Amino acid sequence: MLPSENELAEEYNISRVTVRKSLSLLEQAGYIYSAPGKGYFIREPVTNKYILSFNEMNNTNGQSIFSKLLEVNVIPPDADLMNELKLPEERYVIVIKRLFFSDNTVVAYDEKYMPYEKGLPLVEREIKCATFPELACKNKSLFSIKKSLKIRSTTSQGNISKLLNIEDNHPLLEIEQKLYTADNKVIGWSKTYYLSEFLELNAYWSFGQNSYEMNDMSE
Amino acid sequence: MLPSENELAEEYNISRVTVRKSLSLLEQAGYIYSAPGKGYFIREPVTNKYILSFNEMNNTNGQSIFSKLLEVNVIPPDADLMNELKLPEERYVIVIKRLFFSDNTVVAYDEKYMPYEKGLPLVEREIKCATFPELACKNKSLFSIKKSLKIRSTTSQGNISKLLNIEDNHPLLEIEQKLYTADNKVIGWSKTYYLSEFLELNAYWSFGQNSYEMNDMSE
DNA sequence: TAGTGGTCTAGACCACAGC
DNA sequence: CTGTGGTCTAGACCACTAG
Repeated sequence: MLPSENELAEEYNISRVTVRKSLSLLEQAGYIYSAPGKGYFIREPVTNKYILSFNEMNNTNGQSIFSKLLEVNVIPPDADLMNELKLPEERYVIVIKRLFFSDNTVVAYDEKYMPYEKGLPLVEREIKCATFPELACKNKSLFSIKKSLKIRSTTSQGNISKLLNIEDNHPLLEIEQKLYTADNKVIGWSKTYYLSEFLELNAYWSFGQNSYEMNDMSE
Repeated sequence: MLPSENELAEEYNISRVTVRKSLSLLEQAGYIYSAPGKGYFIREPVTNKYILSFNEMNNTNGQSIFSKLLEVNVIPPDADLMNELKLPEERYVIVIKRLFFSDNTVVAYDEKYMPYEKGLPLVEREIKCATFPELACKNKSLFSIKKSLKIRSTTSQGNISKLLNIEDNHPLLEIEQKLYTADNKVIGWSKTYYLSEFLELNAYWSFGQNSYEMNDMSE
């Protein structure tokens, strides 16, 4: 679909290396892709992938969040928890329950679960300020983990209403986080419930800053 | 912080071009960055940017959504709309209101606004199946637009409850979309309200597939 | 001034598509 | 078999940084 590297090099009187450099820039930006042995082809824009900003300990405006520990425990997991953490056997699990504050008002409630391992931090002041990856990765490199989010809308009921000091049926943004090692072992699971008026997530898409790489590239 | 290109080339007995290729791979993956005239430095992991999947006309499971037009109109904008669309003067605005169905049940309500331009589609069957960028970009290239999302949790009230055929106080995922041209002119604004049980957004983060590029790279 | 990364050249060999 | 992209080499010159 595009002229070959050699043709381009000849047409513009530049070396093939330079042509390749230019094409690779276009490829990185998502405009084209190469098929070895065939040639270069243009790529249709991907319109369903966005860059999402999210930081557990910062809201969208960048204000810091302070946390108050409600509970830290080591418990035997129930069936549900064993399933979420994909525990092969019945291993102990660390529970951390926290409230998040911004400007001295409650803005979120947070529950985290991690398979118990020696060396994981259980010291209050460490837990208070650490982000989820830091908590679960005491011995591992931050470079080697993966993380997934699920984002839902829900409403406050019963216990959560009380903890967040709001009426029932108040809208909440529920963010479920899962941490994985490089070999897909679950090392952490958490749910955070944000007051809807406190957290609004932002995402954006624009070409050339896109995540075209992670698409099946059917021709 | 890292050995220079020449040092690496000598150490491994490979050409400098090959060293540069390797380093550029690490740079693309977000592990290092280069400072011209100085050298290469390692980059701290960015943990607050995710890849979000979202498609107005598909839910997270990939099921297609069918839409039913409630209203298509050309109206003079009110103050709020002029502000959102950043209209310099009082230009007419296209309104499209739709209901989304999946498996014959209502799953979302959608409102879209676009500054009126000649050539924009106002034909029912075109509107029904088109995505937002397609609607607003009749004359422009999909390559040249930008798009931002805001994601909130809210609850159904009054009119929206009726349209969605649910009780008041039902949790909804509200997604606000804005479309821009390359020079930041607003060409579309929309709000979609999804039943919370229908839409759950997914995002993920893993190193090397990350969006490190779009960070201020303070040293 | 010496060293760094950024850019470019003119070759070479390979695995792979497609005829 | 020829042409494609993928990989690699051994040079060259430039702009920039830092002592």
